[in-house]
Amino acid sequence: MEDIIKTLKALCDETRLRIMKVLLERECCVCEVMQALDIFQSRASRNLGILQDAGFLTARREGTWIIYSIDRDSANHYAQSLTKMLEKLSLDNEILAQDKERLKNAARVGPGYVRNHRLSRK
Amino acid sequence: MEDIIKTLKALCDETRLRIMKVLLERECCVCEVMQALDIFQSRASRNLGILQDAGFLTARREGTWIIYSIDRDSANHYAQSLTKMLEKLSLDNEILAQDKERLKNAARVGPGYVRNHRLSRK
DNA sequence: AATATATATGCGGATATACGCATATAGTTC
DNA sequence: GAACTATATGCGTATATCCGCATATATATT
Repeated sequence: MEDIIKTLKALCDETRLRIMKVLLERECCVCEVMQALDIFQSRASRNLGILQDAGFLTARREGTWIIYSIDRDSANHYAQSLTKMLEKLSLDNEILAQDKERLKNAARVGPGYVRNHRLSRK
Repeated sequence: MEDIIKTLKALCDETRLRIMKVLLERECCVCEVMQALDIFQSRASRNLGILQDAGFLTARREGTWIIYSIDRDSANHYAQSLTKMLEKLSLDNEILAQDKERLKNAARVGPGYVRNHRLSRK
């Protein structure tokens, strides 16, 4: 029962649902996710980690970046079912539409550096 | 997006998953649910309410009791999908097995009164 | 090796969630 | 209508969750 609770908990959050919808469009590195959702780096990283830990995502390193993508062959059956359910979700939602729009311009090495590190240096 | 979040949040809780598994066995009044899960009345009632509000359950009055049951024709598609997913969950879990066992002896007007009101009167 | 960059994580604070207790509410029975 | 009973709910508390800030870690580049 722990498994399914963990799986559901991973998904019942707006940020993570948005991430899932973005990754269903295409795989992304962390900085692309933060650009698409317009959020801070730590938030993107942490929520990607939660989704990965629950079995929704896989990650691979590619140079400097860590590329996250939907894990279609996840050992977690619940995650697979839920992912399929999400795919059917229509994009009538305003927030998701904006994410998708920003995703088009998102690229590796984006303004992410600015949004996190630069700011903290003042 | 609010809908799906609400739906998922309703399900990602151990108590409510247990309730769902019990109601998949058979419809129950509140006091039967509290007997099956061995929990207090307020907890049973509140979580049944959350599941109903999310579209998993329907309730009807029958005499003194309110009978809750799985809403197979829910307007909430996510709830329907998730319910079907839950049905496939095997009962290898210890807690769920105990609930199911207690459910056999559960009946309307059970020890529920004792567990809540009597106790508070000391 | 030193610097730079992309990602991960410890921490504190704000908010949300779940529970038990007590009580309110609504329907039943006499 | 008074007493009884099944269910719902206000409230306080304990715990969990989420975020941003700051920093740590790991890889790349020179």
